[in-house]
Amino acid sequence: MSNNTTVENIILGCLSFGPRSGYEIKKIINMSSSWFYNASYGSIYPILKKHEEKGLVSSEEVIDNGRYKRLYQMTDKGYKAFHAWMLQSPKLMTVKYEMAVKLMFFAKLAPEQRIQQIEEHIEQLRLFKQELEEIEPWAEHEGDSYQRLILDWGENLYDFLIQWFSQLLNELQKYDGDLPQKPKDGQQL
Amino acid sequence: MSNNTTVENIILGCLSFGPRSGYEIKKIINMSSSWFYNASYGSIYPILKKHEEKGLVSSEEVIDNGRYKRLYQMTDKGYKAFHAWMLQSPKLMTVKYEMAVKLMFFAKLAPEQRIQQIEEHIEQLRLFKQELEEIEPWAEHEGDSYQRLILDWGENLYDFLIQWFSQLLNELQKYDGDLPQKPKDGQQL
DNA sequence: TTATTCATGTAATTTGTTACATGATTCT
DNA sequence: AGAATCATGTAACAAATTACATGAATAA
Repeated sequence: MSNNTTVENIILGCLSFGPRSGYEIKKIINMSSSWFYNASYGSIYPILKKHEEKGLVSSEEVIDNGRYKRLYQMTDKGYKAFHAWMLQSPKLMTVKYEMAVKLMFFAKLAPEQRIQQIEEHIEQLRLFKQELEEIEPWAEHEGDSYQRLILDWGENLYDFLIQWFSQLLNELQKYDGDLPQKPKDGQQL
Repeated sequence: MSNNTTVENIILGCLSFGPRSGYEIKKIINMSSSWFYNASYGSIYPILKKHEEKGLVSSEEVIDNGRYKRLYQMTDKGYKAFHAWMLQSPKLMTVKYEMAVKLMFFAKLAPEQRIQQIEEHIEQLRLFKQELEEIEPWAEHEGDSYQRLILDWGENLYDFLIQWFSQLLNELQKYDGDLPQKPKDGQQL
């Protein structure tokens, strides 16, 4: 039996707080990990079904405030699988960052285009950081101080990016949009 | 006609330095963007074929040192497409970071398990940063100071991550592996 | 002679999104 | 009455990886 994927484990993790419906799981993800591990309904519902087939979760139809929903609940087997995943050494981070790739080819742009691209990008980063800050802290359980951590991390990451690109912008502006060759330090005396 | 993807444009970008074979393009990517935008042969060869069908590149078979290879060369149309992409506002960064996700569910681990997970992760980050540092600066053209930028960025990013998790580790150790609830500052007096 | 590097490509599979399809309930 | 939210699900499509398949040239 192959291992569960990260998203499959996130869904189990959401259920570790108590029974939830697919719709509710989507909401939890939106309020926490969505900006770096997202899942659409097109993923969530099939995964829940698969989890049930494997015996990791069980489900029942309930009427909640006159509204039909299918509530999923973790089984012992599901909790064990989730907990085992938590203890595994995590996959390395993967990043897809188009702006960083473009830097490779920056020599192909005119100096003023370089400056403009970086300026626009910094603005983009600022906007995104604002959006992050507006995500309401997800509090499934009082006293669980770990749920905020992920949002804090995101904000710190974007601070880092804004700072890095601002510094690059400064350098570019100092030399009219054309970085000088950096001398290699060390290596040979 | 739909836009080219990022990887399709990276391949065009590699050809902007001169004619290259699929094998050589893979090498360039390995030495620069691989750790955040990778491409396997299973992507590269079909993309080159597609680019040729679209007229963005042309190819010829050559014998180089007694070795057969198919060299691809950018056409004017290809350069225009590449340059237009360079000027577009870049896609937002996406991050897949399993360790960050696990933080959401850290309450489910025992205090000593939390500390151990963070310690192991910091070690993992250090190792990866070392690998990054060992990538030989890719210098397709003398005097192109932008090609190094992407590696510098990576090293700075990993410094940030190591620092962030070290700080978290400190906090955890201070409280025997169990973070206290942070008081919400501001909001209400 | 044998392992490594150079070199190209296809097929199957995985993983996920987007768009579609449907419909009930609640808020304005 | 109509818009928004709650709620579930499928089908088509997209992007990319992994494994497979092949073979020549070179270095040890």
